[in-house]
Amino acid sequence: MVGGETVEVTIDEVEAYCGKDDPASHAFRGRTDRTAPMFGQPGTIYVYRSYGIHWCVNIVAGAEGVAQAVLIRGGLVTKGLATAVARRGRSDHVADGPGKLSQALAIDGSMSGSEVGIGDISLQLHAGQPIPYVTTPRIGISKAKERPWRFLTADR
DNA sequence: CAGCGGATCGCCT
DNA sequence: GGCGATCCGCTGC
Repeated sequence: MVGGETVEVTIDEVEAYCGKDDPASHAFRGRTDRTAPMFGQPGTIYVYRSYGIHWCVNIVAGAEGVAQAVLIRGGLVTKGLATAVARRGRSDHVADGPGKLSQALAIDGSMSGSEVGIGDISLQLHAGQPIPYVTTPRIGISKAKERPWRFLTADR
């Protein structure tokens, strides 16, 4: 991990995962040690490892015990670009994917279960202006493919 | 207790 | 556009 100034991104792509009603959700089969943060209160961070290599970040959005969360899939770096580039090891494709965004923000599994805005290495969320967006099916899943629960900015 | 599939990425063609 | 890397949790034997 590479330290440095605060990195800020404007999120432009997310997906919704809806607990027990959603076969594609890690929480679908109930609570395990790994998925316990998904069942926490809103604002809880759930980080999982993907393909044995990457870290992916979710923010719990539903009530405690419900396990509804938002996967942060991509964003544009608006501050701390040099730090983000150093962490990524390249100057392009800095945060345009869930694993890439996590690496740019120096988020890893040790943050799973903590809460937004709390901790030495904290993840802050700020509301932005409403913007046009489109919905599509979610990416890379094999179950519940028909649900249009991927949300991304319209201007791309 | 072993096998397998995955909410991905980067490099090669 | 296609494929190999890489490892952990869950499922099934």
